[in-house]
Parts: sequence; C-alpha cells; structure tokens
Amino acid sequence: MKKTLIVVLGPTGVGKSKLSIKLAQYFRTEIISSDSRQVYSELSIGTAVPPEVDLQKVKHHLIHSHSVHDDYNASQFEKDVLAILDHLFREKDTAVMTGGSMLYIDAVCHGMDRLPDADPELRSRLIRDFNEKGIEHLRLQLKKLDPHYYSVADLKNPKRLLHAIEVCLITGKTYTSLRTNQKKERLFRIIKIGLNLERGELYERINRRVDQMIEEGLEQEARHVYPLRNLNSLNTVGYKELFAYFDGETDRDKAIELIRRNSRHYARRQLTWFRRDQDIAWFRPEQEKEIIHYVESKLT
RNA sequence: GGUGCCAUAGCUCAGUUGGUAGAGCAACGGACUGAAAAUCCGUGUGUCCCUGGUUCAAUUCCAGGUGGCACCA
Repeated sequence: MKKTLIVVLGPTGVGKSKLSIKLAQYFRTEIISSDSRQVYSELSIGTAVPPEVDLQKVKHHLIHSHSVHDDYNASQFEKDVLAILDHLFREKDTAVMTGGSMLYIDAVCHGMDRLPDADPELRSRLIRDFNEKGIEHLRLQLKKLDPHYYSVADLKNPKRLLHAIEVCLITGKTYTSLRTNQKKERLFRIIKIGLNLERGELYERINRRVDQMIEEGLEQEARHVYPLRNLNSLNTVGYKELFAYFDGETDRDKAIELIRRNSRHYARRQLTWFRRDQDIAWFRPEQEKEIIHYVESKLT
C-alpha cells in the first residue's frame, strides 16, 4: 500500500492543530509540525504551541526540537521531515503534517534545490557591506556574478540578492544554474487539506488569540528571550513588537495592537501563497467529517 | 422646546473662492526555492447624510428634514 502524508495547512489561527489531532487519532498516527517557529524550545505561548494535554494525546515531531540559537532553515526542515517520515512509514500507512509555514510545506512537498549551506562569516560580511554601501552595491555584485538572475530578480529585496550572491561566491557557479525548477520525486502520496474562514471571522479569531496569549504570559516569555533579540529566530511576530515596548519605543497597548495587525498581515500572506496551489482541497475547520471522508476517498 | 456647531473612505479628519475629492491609520492585491511568523512590490476602496431650490453645473450656496454634540430652558 502506498504511504500517505496528509498535509493540513491554512492561515495562522484558523484551527489547524485541533483538526490535526482528530485526524491523527482517527488514522492512528503521529503529527509533524510544519511551523518554522514552533521548533524553538524557548518559544511556546507566542508561537501557539498546542497545550501539553494535546501533545500527550498524539505524538508530535519538530516542536521544541531546536534552540533559538540554532541556525534552522527550510532545507534542513525538508531533511528532518523526510527522515521522520522514513521512520514513521515503517509502522504507519499515513502521517499528518500540520502548520502554516508556506516555504517549509513546499520544501517537503516539492523539495528544495541542492544549494550549499550558508557560511556565517560570508553572510555577516555581506550584511555589513549592505548596511554600509546600500542595496546598489548588492545589485552590482549580483550583476557580475549572475547576470541572468539579476535580470529576473526582485532588485529591491536585499535578502534575495544577498542569498544569490552568497550561493555564487561559495559554489563558484551561478545561482541560476543551481535552480532546477523541478519538483522532486516523493515515494509517498500527498493529500493537502486547506482550512479557511471568512475573512472577518478569521481576523476575529486572530485578535482574540493574541489577547489570550497576553493573558497566558506572552510578555514574560518575551522578556525571557529579550537578551537574544538579535537572533533570526526571534525576528517573529509576537516577540519583536514586545521587544520594541521593552526598549521604550512604544507603549504596551500599542505593541499588542501591532501583534494583532502583524498576525493578520501574516495570515494574508499565507493565503496569497496557498491560493495558487491547485492541489489544496479547502474546508472550514469544523468540517471534520467531510475532511475525513475526503481523505478516505483519496486513499482507496 | 430654543439656540449654536457638526455630518466627506472602515476609523480620525482635510478639502473643493461651485467644474463629482485626499491624508494618516486600517483594509485589499501580488511576489517568493536554504533568514520565510522573514523579506519585498503594488492598490483609494466614496450616493461627499436625505429631499427640494438657485445654477450650464451643487459634495460645496440656500431652505427644509434626519442624526449627533454643546449650551440655554
């Protein structure tokens, strides 16, 4: 029998975790989190890690598996998930993956091209150059290293330019030549379940969840990691806004309002990304029966 | 009940010496291959409260109405 990965995706706060537990229980299997921030063990409240009771019900993978000090990325995630699945599929026919990190989901479903690991020293040098000389400097460098990518790149986006440059410098090849634009073959079947709500309803849920996080002690959690604020892992909604408050740049209410807004913006970006994926079957989060029925119809 | 002020975008407001309007915030659309909860690009979405009058033309002027606020009774 062909093994199956059931992917539950959707905007933040829509109710993915709850449904995933139901699915995992129904199919007697385990859950892999596809959330780029829940992997960090220092973060719980602000990343909406499921409560301990839920984690007890079903085994979860890649939650609190790393530290904010670790360099983690989508490619590493792809490798980690494939290893977990390899192990899991020896015993189970299905597995559930749930989370909203778009690139991470695609890394598992489509695969990432083989590129070199980032060299921390080179990266910080390039960042320093960018800060001192501006984006024009990055553009000129890229134009020399990879004229083709330069012609199609988003020339206003420093991260994109910088990454292409570092890949060229490390490999001695052009970034273009390493981008295959091909889906990787997977040995398992993938079923994508998308959860969504009417926009106003979703925003209400997001706003309410932020208030709940504050009640549960998000401020204290953020204060705990405040000294590490420069780590990329802490460039995260729910923390960066509170850091600004701790710095005295805004007041508390303003910071909380910004968390709400930035969470809404994040949800929108997620929906934009998912919209173009034709493989997703969309449901409302409470349609458990319909979803199970849909999955079973795909399994036969 | 009387007098005065106000009514313009989802919100707070600006403006048009009469030629159908614009800021901030919010909102909306898009991109995305190893930092992705990141990063970047784009978009005013409007019965200018209603009805009538004056006028070639009214969101703007006039009258009445409705609603809100303030003060006086």
